[in-house]
Amino acid sequence: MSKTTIAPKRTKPLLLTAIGRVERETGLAKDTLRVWERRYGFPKPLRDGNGERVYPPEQVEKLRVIRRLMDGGMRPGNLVNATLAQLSERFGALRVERGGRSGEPSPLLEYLPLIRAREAGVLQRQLAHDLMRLGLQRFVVDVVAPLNVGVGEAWTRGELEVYEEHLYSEQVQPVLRQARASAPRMTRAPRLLLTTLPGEQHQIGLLMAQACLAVEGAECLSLGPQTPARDIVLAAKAHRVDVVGLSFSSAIRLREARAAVVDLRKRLDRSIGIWAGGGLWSGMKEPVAGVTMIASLDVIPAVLTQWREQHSKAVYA
Amino acid sequence: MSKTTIAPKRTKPLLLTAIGRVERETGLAKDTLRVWERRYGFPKPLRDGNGERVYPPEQVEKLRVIRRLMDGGMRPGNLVNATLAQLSERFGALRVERGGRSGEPSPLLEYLPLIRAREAGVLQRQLAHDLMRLGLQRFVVDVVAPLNVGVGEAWTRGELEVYEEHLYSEQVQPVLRQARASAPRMTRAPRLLLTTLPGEQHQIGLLMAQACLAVEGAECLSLGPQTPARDIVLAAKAHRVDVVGLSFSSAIRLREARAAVVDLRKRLDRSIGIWAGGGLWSGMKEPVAGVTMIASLDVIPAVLTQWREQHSKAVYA
DNA sequence: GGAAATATTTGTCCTAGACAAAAACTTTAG
DNA sequence: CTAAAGTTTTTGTCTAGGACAAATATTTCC
Repeated sequence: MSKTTIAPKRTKPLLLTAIGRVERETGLAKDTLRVWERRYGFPKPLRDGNGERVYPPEQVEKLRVIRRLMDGGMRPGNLVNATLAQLSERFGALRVERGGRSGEPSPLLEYLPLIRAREAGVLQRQLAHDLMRLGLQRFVVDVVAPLNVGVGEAWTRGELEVYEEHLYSEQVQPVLRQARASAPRMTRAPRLLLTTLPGEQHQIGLLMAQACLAVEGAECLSLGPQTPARDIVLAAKAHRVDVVGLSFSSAIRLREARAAVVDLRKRLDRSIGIWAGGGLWSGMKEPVAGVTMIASLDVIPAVLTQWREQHSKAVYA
Repeated sequence: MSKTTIAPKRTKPLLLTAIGRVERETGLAKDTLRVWERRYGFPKPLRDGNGERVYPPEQVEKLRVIRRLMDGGMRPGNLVNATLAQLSERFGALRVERGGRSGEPSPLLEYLPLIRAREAGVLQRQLAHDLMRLGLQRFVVDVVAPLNVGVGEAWTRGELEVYEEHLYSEQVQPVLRQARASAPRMTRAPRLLLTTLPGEQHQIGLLMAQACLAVEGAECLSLGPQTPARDIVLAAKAHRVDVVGLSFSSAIRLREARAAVVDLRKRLDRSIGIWAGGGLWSGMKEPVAGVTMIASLDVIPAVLTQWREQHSKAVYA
């Protein structure tokens, strides 16, 4: 029978989280959690009857925030021993660092509160209205493009949650789809397969990229995050795409990401392009041969133009 | 300087895979890989200069197949020491076990080869053709519904790859969407948020469910796999859904899945339903309070009907 | 045949040490 | 004052074998 007749279970109603679950909820590996505990003294989980770590919710929440800040380029050493309040301030630091761009374009100020207030209906109506008012061309250039960049940055600063990004993306896409359907397509646009490699959990980059690309008339097919290289290769062939687009947050180790991309480039038919995007590549020096690096959403239109040029050349040649 | 001047790197061109990468590619935890090696003698990775495990591609492939069979309910002990050829036979065993249903409905025989041949164009035309020929009602009942079930089962038997499911889903959805747009909506259908919990990587269940639900006119919003409970709660509120749909393959431990669902039920507003589907629940005895268990795709229509009844009641009450 | 008791299989967790890649900092040279 | 080169610190991932409880299979008993 069990060792303790009166089980110590009733004290708290299942609010404690085992290490495996914490790993999945925060994206921090078990090894990392243990080594932080050893080195920094945080997190400091309780222990259950079997001596196994059990994390109270505050610590999980703090871990989540830390993870978020690390996605913005910060390192854990300075973060783990700060209070939650201090951590919030750090988001501000991020804002100052990155927000150095000259005068914010207007649409962000107008739309961001709508997204944050989760006003899906109002948001969509506003978008549709601006589309009518400005016409497709100017709507895309003046509203959607800066909005994409702005939303991406807002997420980095901790001002938006993942689900809010989803909300935004869900509202923008149908507006664009409809607008595009009514306008005749001018130029050939590539067909893209979008996904992330295993280990990269962040979909936000994908959503943003998809919105940007839709603006430009490219056809996107998203497999969701974490597709193994093998499946990417198979899917790219099956769906007959022109380009495989991969998103990388800063959360992954640069070296490993490089290796993975190089590996994929080897396995994938040369006629299929690879576009690797995301914050990870901004500091990148030597590019990978045969792979287009996209350091920021801003440059997507340029990359597309380039693709069109090269591709039309190939057709006529 | 490095220990070996002439590095042993050139022998094979980067085809070897470190344990972390194998974990991500196969979905088998590092601990599991190590303990299998200790117990069963497989996998038996090579070692690099630092004594770290390096897996040759054949072993990774075999691990992938084993994982796949385990999703079908088999246990690793008997699988690890079989050859790849023998493992293939096991898929046949799975077929016999599960395929006990009486006479296969016809559409599967017709469509499956198309899916396997990756004939996206032909597939879509065939679907559109059958839609015209049969009308929406019969098309859904006679073609799409059995096809969904059949495709799901085919995957379990190892006859389809994940990307082929994606291909199928991509072709079916627009046909249905278009058909539905032209027909006036008869009854109120729920708005669903579809995802899997962290740890459950398999999207296939989601894709299948989405196709089934689309047939019935339900509005689906998929967040992709592995959404933390916290984000599910937030997203459900933000998108104002009626029901959160979760998919579970057999790959997860039943107990943990139960706990996770119970936890989610606690955190989520009671007015929002939870539907938990997937092979995991088929053997389930005691249901979770406040959660609808969906053991098979077949029953989705019934569940929807039930939802409609209950919901209309609630409105009039 | 079915329920209860026993046995086997299996995944996850534990500890604590090691090491290499990346980042930050310091020095040197132009 | 900038840029390259060298040094130190930070950080994540890997290693080993032992332990244990949950899940599943097998036997025993009625």
